[in-house]
Amino acid sequence: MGMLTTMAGRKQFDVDEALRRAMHVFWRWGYSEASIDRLTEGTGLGRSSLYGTFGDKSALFRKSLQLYTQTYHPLFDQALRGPHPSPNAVVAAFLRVTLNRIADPTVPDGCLVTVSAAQFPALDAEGQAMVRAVIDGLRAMLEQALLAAGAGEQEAAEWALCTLATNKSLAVLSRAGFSGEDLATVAAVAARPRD
Amino acid sequence: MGMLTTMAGRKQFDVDEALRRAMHVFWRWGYSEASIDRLTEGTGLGRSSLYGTFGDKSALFRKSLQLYTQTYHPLFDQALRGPHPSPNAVVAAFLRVTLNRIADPTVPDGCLVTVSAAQFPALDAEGQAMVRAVIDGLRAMLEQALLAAGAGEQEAAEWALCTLATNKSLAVLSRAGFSGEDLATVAAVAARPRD
DNA sequence: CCCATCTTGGAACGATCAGTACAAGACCCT
DNA sequence: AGGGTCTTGTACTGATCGTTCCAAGATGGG
Repeated sequence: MGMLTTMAGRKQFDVDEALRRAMHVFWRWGYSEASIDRLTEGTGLGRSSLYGTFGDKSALFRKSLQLYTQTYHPLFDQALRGPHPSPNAVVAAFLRVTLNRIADPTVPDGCLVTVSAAQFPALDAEGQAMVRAVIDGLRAMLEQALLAAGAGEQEAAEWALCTLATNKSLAVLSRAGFSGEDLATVAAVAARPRD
Repeated sequence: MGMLTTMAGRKQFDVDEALRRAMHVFWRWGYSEASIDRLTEGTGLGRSSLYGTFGDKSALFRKSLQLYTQTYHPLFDQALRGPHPSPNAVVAAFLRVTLNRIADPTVPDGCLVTVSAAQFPALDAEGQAMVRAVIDGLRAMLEQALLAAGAGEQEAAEWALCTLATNKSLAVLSRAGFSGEDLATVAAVAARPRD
């Protein structure tokens, strides 16, 4: 009884690709400046299709952020998986992924999470919670990888936090127009042995 | 003939204080979300007074950014002036000013420059140039102080960049709701001796 | 073939956006 | 006292905001 109908799928577009493009709009412009007009233009969808498929702007943002983590967390995960000879190697591998993403010319400057975090008051409660959750998730991934690489408990916590901080700073500096060379320097120094 | 009249100053408000409040609105909300309504509410001024005194929104933003540097650059300058026994002490002193500003409850989270940098595409050309100039200015101040504290040329350049990066990361993490303790940890690790 | 379902473009909604016009009132100078 | 200048609140502009509505077209099942 219709329950197993083939969903009558006659959408004129690829949902995943449209979401990917919407993600790029939020990424480039930030939540406030990502108007529905920019989103329709960026995705190629009409307003009806956009709303009908993804819901309102807040929901679309959350789905974009989810796609962002689905896209990049595996890369971070692979880089962190190791095995790494030292905690410094973990930091270096993590930041290498960040630098690669920033160097990707097919993608906006900075990082969707950082741009959203900087615009925190512009997000509704659900958006804020999700951004915060993504950041906390990255922090936990880092901490675990650092522990696995032989770092002490406190060291792991500290370095995870600082590596996360470096990640955020790379995004901001990238947005402000700093050169890839400068960004690489920041990453290299952050991954340098200390203590 | 009026040329030397006393300017007939009967403004109903303190221009400096109004600008300070406008700066806080941009600081808290970012350029996009700092609507004229929020600015009038935040300053207590009517639209006419706001436009008559400061010009349009872009000009008001630039004047707010100028006030920001006039307010905080002296603090950075004093902290950097030293004399410092080592480059690490320079970094520590600089970040202490940043932490103090973030800990100030009378002021929004993060940092106006960082929030603006993250929103770069939302700014017009003049705003972008000014943000970039402020950042470059801070970087130069840091580099000079590091040189004065005995750092080599390359070291000074590297550490200036990385300290600037830490400054930006503290602002982003603060905006995302990280605790003052976490921020202090980031600053402490950044100021730790290395190499 | 026909009806139910889904999708789509486009028009329209009220709200808010940045910015302006204007008249009324307050002040200074002569 | 009176005229010119400055300031201020209010109302208004056209544009854009996010969102909804609706009719027309496309599709698949019975």
